[in-house]
Amino acid sequence: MGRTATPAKQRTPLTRERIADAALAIMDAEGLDAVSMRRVAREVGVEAMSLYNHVHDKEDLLGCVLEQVMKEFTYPARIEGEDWLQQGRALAHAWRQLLRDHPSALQLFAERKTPMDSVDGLRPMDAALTTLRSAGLSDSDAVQAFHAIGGYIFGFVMMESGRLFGAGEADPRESPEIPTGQLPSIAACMPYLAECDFDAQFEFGLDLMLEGLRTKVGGG
Amino acid sequence: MGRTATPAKQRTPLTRERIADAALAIMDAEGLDAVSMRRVAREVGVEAMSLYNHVHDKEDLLGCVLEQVMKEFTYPARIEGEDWLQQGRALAHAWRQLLRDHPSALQLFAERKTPMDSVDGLRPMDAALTTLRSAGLSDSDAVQAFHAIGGYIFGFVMMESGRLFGAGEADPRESPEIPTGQLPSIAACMPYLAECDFDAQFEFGLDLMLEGLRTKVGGG
DNA sequence: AGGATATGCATACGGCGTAAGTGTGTCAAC
DNA sequence: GTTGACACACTTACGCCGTATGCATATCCT
Repeated sequence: MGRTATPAKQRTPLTRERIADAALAIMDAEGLDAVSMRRVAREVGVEAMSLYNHVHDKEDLLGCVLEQVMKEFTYPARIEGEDWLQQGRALAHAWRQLLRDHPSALQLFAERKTPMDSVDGLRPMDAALTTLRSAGLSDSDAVQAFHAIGGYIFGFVMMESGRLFGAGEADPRESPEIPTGQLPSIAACMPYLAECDFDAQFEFGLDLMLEGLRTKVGGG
Repeated sequence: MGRTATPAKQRTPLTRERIADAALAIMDAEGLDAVSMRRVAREVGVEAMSLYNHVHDKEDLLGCVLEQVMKEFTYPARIEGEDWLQQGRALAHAWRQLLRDHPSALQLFAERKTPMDSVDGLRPMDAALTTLRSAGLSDSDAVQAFHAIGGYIFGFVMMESGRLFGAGEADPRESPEIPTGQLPSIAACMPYLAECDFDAQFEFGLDLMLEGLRTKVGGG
């Protein structure tokens, strides 16, 4: 036990966190499909099977990645005299930003079967509920509002990331693949589908939600 | 060549649609992960590579599956004297129902990179836009509302299917895995998170959207 | 010093998507 | 009827994947 002073690590012991960081980097850079045990192992300079000393299986690893993502959630500064409506808006923007910073996170959410069980992973959800309750909503209403607004945020980002419908086309003339003949409304709306301002649209829907919530709840 | 009267098919020629149906059946029964070229081939009584005579690759096959799902969209009956608000609600329910009938469809949406380009696949989207425009919304507003409400529907179903947060737990005492100590609001709301009535909550959020839309648009 | 434990490595299995090449059943024209 | 073309199904093979199993080594406790 003597010279355990400098003993520490030449091997740099390889932690869950180091693994999760590497996996997250791969996911952000090359997409979720590129995240394989072998690939992550290579990234941390190790053989694939060595990862299993730290994560139970791939599902577990992806859980760590998601947790890592959630840790990045940046809580909006609570401004003096700000009402809960502004707080809610800020929180919603923070969520959207997080999901856009990690475009594969949505796919990750969609693929996972186990929901989430770590403190770090759940803290942003707790923050949202806290804000809603501070607005005067009952616990039951807070949950309701959380599902409504949370659902909206996730769905909207899914939509704007182009995964739901081809709204991201640069220009109608460049996407003539779509047979507008039998789809009159799509044809008519095509210019707006093509060039829409997602920032404004996100705000639009969010307002619908928040304003509706305010009248329903009678807060101010 | 003579008796080509009854010649038709002993081989039953294997079409895109037969393949798509088989794949969809597998997906519904065993999840998206179970849908592999080999598995689908086995289902239609053929070798894996034979599928490539009908679909370009797996992405193409999954596109067919999604198209097949969209074909099942049941357009709500247009009731005499019904206002667009009721129509919109009915349409939203039809969407939610479709997504719940095929629980893996969301994952499929999330995984696909190419948006969708078939008439059948886009028709439900066209129906939604048509209803919104018939409510008096401008084409631009219709797109905006579509993104807002459509996003909400997808996100909410994602939420209720338990993929986002562990809201589907049967009973708080059976999910003590969640460390409520540092998550006060989650702890407080846990009973409602556990036993919430998703049908009512869907309606709640949908009303927020539709009512907000009505006041914003001045329709009635 | 010596044993326990933690950790990394090598090998192997079955499944995946699909590129490339090999039949074989169907039909048109002769 | 024979022949040639062609569409279609099959076979084989490659390099990925997740991970079970077994072994080697480095570290720590006594």
